[in-house]
Amino acid sequence: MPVELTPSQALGLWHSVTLEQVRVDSRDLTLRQMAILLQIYLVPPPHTVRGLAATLGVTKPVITRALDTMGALGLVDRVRDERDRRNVVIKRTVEGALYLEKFGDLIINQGRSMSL
Amino acid sequence: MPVELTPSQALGLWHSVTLEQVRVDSRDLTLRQMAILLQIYLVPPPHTVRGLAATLGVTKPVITRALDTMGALGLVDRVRDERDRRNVVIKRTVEGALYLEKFGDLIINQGRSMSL
DNA sequence: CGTAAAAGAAACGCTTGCGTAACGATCGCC
DNA sequence: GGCGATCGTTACGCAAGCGTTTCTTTTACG
Repeated sequence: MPVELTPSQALGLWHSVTLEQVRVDSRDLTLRQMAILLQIYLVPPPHTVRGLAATLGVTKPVITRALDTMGALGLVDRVRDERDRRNVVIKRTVEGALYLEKFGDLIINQGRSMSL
Repeated sequence: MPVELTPSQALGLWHSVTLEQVRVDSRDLTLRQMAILLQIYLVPPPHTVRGLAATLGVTKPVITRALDTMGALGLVDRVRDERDRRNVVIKRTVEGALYLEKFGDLIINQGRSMSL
């Protein structure tokens, strides 16, 4: 089932969600970091640095750095792939899942409290 | 009319929009910059540095710097308030309106092409 | 007046992210 | 076994953002 939005609703939703997220959470993830995080948690694993770089259309160091940062925040984890030890498999964490769950609730609530 | 979303739809929408925005646009606005931009364009003027700082819950230099950056990108403009020359009134620009219009289209299109 | 308050910008040192390029580790294959 | 290719990381110099503090201009008000 598609999500039908008017232009006013689309930008209004983004506005209220972004605003609330800025107000509530000091962790100021960049757009790229957010895209990586969502990709990891919404798309079936396994996820690799190379794969994420290709999906986002960015270079590998961008992914490495984002994983460094989000790893320090506990939002993701890295594990060496034992079957091909060149690879690193990116793992989800409980804290990351919780973070996105709260973020999803924020979107839903802001959407619900919109009046066109 | 409220926007009703399931958790899957909410995060899925954010995922696809964020991903596409990263892929398409090299201008990598931070979450705060995006919040400021949307506030300026979706809420009736006038907008001041102090007002935006209060709305976002951040300090004034954050707003000043964001306006510097987005001003250089042509997304916003600053004009001294002639009635109270301490104030600066933040003005919208054609380019900024165009930027958000395209972004709104992106949200709408990604929402439309979602299948739950 | 003249002085305190307010608004925005600028300065400071620091942290984080960027793109490019180089690097070690590991694999595949002859 | 050796050697080129692949994967992720690190190094480098640079740009941009941060919080705090200080400064400049302007207003308000006793």
